[in-house]
Amino acid sequence: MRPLFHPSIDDVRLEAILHALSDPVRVAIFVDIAGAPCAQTCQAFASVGDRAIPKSSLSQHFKVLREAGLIRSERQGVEMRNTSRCPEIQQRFPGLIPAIIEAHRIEAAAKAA
Amino acid sequence: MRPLFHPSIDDVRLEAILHALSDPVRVAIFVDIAGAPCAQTCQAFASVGDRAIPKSSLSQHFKVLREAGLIRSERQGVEMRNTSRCPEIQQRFPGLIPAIIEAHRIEAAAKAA
DNA sequence: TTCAATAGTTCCGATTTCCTGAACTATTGG
DNA sequence: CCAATAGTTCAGGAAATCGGAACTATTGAA
Repeated sequence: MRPLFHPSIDDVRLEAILHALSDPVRVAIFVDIAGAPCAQTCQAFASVGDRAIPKSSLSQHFKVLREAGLIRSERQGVEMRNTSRCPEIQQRFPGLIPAIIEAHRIEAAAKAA
Repeated sequence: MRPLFHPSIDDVRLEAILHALSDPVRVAIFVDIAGAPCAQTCQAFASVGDRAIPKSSLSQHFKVLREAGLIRSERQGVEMRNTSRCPEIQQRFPGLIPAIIEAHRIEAAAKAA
């Protein structure tokens, strides 16, 4: 299994971030990880909303988020600990991630009503 | 030719906005339209940067931007006047578009250096 | 009115990307 | 060593994207 690739913050592209977060499953995963007080495993997202996600798809989604520079994944025993890279991204693209998270929250709130 | 569809602002989805702007040609077009003092035609973007865009592709790109709710297109004689819907989007997703435009600017500045 | 020119749209086949079941790798506990 | 758990990789079929060619719409001129 090849080691996981994480781009250096200077190589993070806006295009990749927007693409990664333009998928409903990925944005839900990312918002959750960004808001969580501690690292999240992949299988914590075996279902997103009421939709079950096959684990091969889940693995691909995490890869997209990782390679976009949005999260960092580290193996810890049998599982993977995923944390957001928000602080780094905030340095590179100030306000971008908070605005997206807020927009996601607004939409979720509107749907719930 | 079917009339152009513009979503009502309440139907604008974050997912669609991020997807629309996750393409380098589209984000360049959008940033330009958003920053322009007056409406822009489609063929003003017959080339983006140094890359020529076939007009069928250009038409598709404008359709994606339009249906995501990012721009409004109105026929004016033989051409199409495209304007951004930034003020409306600002109401729905405050700060989202400015943050993306700023990130795009940062990246363009870094590439130029 | 007819014709030519311009600006975009639509169609459709080729390429690319995305999705996911099946097989595989890695780690741990018993 | 084995079984169980967590995740990755591979491969094929499905879906999205690209772009040339044909089409539509509008205008101005003859």
